[in-house]
Amino acid sequence: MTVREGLLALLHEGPRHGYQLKTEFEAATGGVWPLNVGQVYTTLDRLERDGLVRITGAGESSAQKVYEITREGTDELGAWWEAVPAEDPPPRDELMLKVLMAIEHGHQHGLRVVTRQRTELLALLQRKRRERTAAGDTGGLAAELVTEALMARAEADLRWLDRCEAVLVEQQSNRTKGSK
Amino acid sequence: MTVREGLLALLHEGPRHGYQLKTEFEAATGGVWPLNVGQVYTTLDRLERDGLVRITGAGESSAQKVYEITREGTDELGAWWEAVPAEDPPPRDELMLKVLMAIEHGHQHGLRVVTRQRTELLALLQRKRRERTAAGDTGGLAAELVTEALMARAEADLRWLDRCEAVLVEQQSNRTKGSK
DNA sequence: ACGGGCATGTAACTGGTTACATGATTCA
DNA sequence: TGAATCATGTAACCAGTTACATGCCCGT
Repeated sequence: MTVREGLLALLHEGPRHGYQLKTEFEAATGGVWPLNVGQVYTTLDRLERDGLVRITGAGESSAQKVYEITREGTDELGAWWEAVPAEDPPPRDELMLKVLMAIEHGHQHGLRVVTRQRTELLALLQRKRRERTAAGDTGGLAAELVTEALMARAEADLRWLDRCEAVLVEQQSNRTKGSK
Repeated sequence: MTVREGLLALLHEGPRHGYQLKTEFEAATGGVWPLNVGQVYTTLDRLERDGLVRITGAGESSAQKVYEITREGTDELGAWWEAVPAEDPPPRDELMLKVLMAIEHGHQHGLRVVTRQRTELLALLQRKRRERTAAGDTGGLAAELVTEALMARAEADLRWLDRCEAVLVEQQSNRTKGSK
């Protein structure tokens, strides 16, 4: 999802102005995508340039531009909803990449990177668990779903890290055997 | 992980030239990061500009520049290994973002996006399972670990999608009740 | 001789990020 | 009055992506 697509989706609900879009975008993404306001305006410029949104000159109080989605915008948005985002190549993930690199090219750092990553994930899991039992509704639906996604992911990643560690220790024992 | 960091890690194993780095980078990332060769060279330029690598003028056959990591390069690489990549804000994920947006702002598209995403993930899972039982070793360690990471993720994501669907149908029933 | 893979590069573009400048409105 | 928030914008930068141009070397 690009900012562009996100803004289109929001504008599909009705005319909005830039600042409003910023806050709604952040709410909609459950806080995982904090957005610099400036970017909203530049993106809106591009959208306007491409004819996907237009400014409704609806006699405004002051310097407040209101944008609405055009027919073409709706079409592009529709196409985006329909599209299935082709996992080829698969989405890159920082954790995965770094651990991969550490295992085969990290030398003495390999194990440390893995265990540190695990500690981090465990901490995150605990934090989220506490958050969820304590809060309940704070932050809205999106934020709640994000928390759940993050937790599910973290658990999967933890299992994977265990696997990686196993590979690492096997690697080391092989190296020791090989050098005897 | 940036290309920059990846290249540093590879160069830490010893001097390399650009083309070689490309292939090794792709192998190291288990194929999840296909790299345009050009980018290797531009990145090497920047690394050289920043003094993290240097060209070993070691009397070469022809137009083949060989790069080696410098002291500063090793330092930066070390710092990267030590760093724990601060999940704040959490890594953005296309699947998560799109589903989130679809649920709250997708109108009639919401359910379709979720189910389509699930079909896609199930297909991926099956494909990977087949790959793994059939292949065994093809593609190297990195590729194997990537497959496992992808499968673990996919399973987690599937569970999350179920949760999302539940939210969606609840949402709809509420809307129906509300409009009676 | 020529086609394919090895090898090096450049130019242009895209999307995201930061930092900054400006002014209006609101409310304590 | 003065600070916070709302609101709009610009400039510069960074990293990644694509497309392209060039030439060498090796095997058929």
